[in-house]
Amino acid sequence: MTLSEEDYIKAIYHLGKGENHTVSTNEVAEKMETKPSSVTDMVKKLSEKGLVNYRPYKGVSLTGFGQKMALTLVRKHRLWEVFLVEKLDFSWDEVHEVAEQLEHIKSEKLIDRLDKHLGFPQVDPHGDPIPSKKGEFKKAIKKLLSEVPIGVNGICVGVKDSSAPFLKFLDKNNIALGDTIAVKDKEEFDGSLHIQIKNRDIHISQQIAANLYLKITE
Amino acid sequence: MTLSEEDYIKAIYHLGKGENHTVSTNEVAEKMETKPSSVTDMVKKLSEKGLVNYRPYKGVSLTGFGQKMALTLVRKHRLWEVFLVEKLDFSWDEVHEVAEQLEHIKSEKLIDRLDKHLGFPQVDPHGDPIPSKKGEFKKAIKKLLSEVPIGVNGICVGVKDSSAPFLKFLDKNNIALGDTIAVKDKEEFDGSLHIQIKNRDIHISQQIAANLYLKITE
DNA sequence: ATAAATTTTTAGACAAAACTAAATATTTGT
DNA sequence: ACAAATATTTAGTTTTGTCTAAAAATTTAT
Repeated sequence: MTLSEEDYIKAIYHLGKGENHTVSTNEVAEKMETKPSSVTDMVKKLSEKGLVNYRPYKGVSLTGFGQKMALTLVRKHRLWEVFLVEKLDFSWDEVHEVAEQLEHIKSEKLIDRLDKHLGFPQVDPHGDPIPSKKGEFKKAIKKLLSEVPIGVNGICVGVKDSSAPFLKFLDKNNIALGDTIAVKDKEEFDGSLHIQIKNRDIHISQQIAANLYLKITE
Repeated sequence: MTLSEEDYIKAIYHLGKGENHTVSTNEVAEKMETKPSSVTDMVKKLSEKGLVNYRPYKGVSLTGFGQKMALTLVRKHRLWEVFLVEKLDFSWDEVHEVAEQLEHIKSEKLIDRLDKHLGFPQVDPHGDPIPSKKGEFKKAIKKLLSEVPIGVNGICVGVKDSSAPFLKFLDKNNIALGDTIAVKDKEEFDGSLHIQIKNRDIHISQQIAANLYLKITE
């Protein structure tokens, strides 16, 4: 697999939402910032190699083999992201570009050892699950914190209300994107939540919880 | 800098022994396992980019800029080697190939952070010095353990006598290539040495010491 | 249902990095 | 010093991945 081939496989995988939908030439071109004609060329090549199913004018999807490949790439990408954040103190929003390069390094041993070194993490810094060596993983879903059941934890990935007062509140309470949040308890009375974040237990209103998105793995 | 360009720069650097000797097209071709004509092509390109000095039929050497580039690559390569050995438990002889890939990753921040994460190591697992960010470093030299002065430490990189009895001795005493050895004291009487290796203090004869190569940075 | 708009593919070209074969320099041996 | 041997370069191709422009298929809108 060349670097370029790997990038196409990954793009097709992500466009297919991990569900292996058929995607169009144009979609791939846009994602990869290249021209549709280039995609046609590459997709033919990948088809010959047995990595994708391609029917002219009808779009492209991954074969079983292609999916396996894509999952390996996703695994590598996410493990490197964990490494960058956990070991090298990168922030959650600056890891993507570097991981994009690191994921192409070819060494099975390297990835196995990295996985071990990191303590076999289940999710990356964005809350997305890391496929196992065999390619198995649970899907991640995005939910409002107010919708998350007690006992579940996830990673803060976004806000619904991005007004200054709300962001200020988050800042004041030291809640940031990328933080892991665990739902400890819910008050029946007002729907307020007791959550754990960065080893602190705090109590937030239902209103706050209804404006924070968590990514959780089911 | 493309991947390929980087490989050429590194090859020219290593062939020049870090002293920036002029090297021939054929030498580069052999080192890179490519054809001399390919080298000519690339060397012209590198010359236009100001990375090498090239005179047809006369050979090629690095410019100041090219040297800077080469040292950055060497720095990256050796830092990754340390990472692989120290953090991922690779053995000293299996790191080269992977480091060869990792050295091409482009991110200054990554290397700075890696350096810090590793505790700013001075030498790689083979005892070769790691250039500083500015490209400064001390040269490494290979010496017989028996020739190393008291107080100096180095890395075991080879044996002079590779007979079975000698290797067996090393094995029994848990001395392996890649180990760091510090010379603690010398007996005037028989030239035997008190050395520290893997946090153990041991006493070895002059004969043993005269058959072990250490790499030390002066 | 058909014309217009859009998407996708084909054909032909280009740049990077390599190769082969032939031509040209340089070095070596007598 | 000159012929032979060796080293290096030049010229012309190849492969990979990209591009543009034109052609063909599909979808959409009336």
